[in-house]
Amino acid sequence: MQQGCVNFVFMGIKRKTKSVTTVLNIFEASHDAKSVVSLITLVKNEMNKTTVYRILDRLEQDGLIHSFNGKDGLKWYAKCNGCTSHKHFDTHPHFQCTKCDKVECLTVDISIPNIKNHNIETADILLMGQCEACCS
Amino acid sequence: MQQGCVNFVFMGIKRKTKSVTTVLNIFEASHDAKSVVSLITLVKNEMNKTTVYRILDRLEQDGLIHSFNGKDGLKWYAKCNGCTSHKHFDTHPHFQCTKCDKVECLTVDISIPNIKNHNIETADILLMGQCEACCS
DNA sequence: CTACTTTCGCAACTCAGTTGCATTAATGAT
DNA sequence: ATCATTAATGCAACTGAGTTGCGAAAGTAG
Ligand SMILES: [Mn+2]
Ligand SMILES: [Mn+2]
Ligand SMILES: [Zn+2]
Ligand SMILES: [Zn+2]
Repeated sequence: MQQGCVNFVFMGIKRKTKSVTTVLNIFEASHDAKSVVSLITLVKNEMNKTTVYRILDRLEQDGLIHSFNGKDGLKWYAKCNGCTSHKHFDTHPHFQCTKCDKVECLTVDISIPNIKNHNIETADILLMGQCEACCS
Repeated sequence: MQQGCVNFVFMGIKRKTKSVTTVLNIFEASHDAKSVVSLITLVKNEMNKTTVYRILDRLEQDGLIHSFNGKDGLKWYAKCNGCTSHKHFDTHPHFQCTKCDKVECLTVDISIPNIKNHNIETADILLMGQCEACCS
């Protein structure tokens, strides 16, 4: 018979393992985005890097976190601020600090013009500059 | 005594080699962006992949081409349409087709709002959807 | 507790991009 | 045209992010 986790009734996470809890707690603790590389380092004593990649995949499938590419092309994940699994701002812009590399989800809305003869579906927008801490 | 190429008096390209000419001709032939991977395949009988990477680096230093990351995080290069080394639209958005993967430089201007307590310097914008050929 | 099946660890792999070094070739000077 | 200088190239080895296959471990329903 088909099994399912009480908390996550979607398609990704089916069992609430210790590793899943650890990763989720990290995203709850601060809403800043995290690169996969930094996450792997952060939990290297608790789980294997393959496990990290697989958990992030499943959490994203369930809409609990979302992913995007940082300025170097590396993959980042974040639990976005105002979004829930019910009301999800599909494409919000991100900001990456050029000094400290910190990445934030932005709640601003950037309007995309129509492009002649093109059907635009989504937009990946990464703003770069100095974050609050690095501004002063 | 310091040497310098007649055509490129910047800091990147100093000698107009056969390989440099080959790569430049590809960018002249069509203004669509090219991924490094596809360029390497395209010229694999004429030069080594290391040479491709190095030539692209130098051409970008000279402002003859520009680079950005495609939707998979891979590096793409293009000779932009309206830009010259004198008048360069530093940050224009790009479009990548989700069906055929083709990438185009866009000339539209997307206005970036101010972000409180942040100093925005540049924006990487990648629009995705169907290109003209794939729309119909 | 048991049986079922998801998840994990590990090792090996893929692939984009880089580096060091010996060799080749473009260029200015003669 | 030839030479000397040094930029540019080829090659092989490497790095680092991300993936895959498989046997072992651990959630969960009953
Ligand atoms: Mn976000
Ligand atoms: Mn462009
Ligand atoms: Zn910062
Ligand atoms: Zn297309």
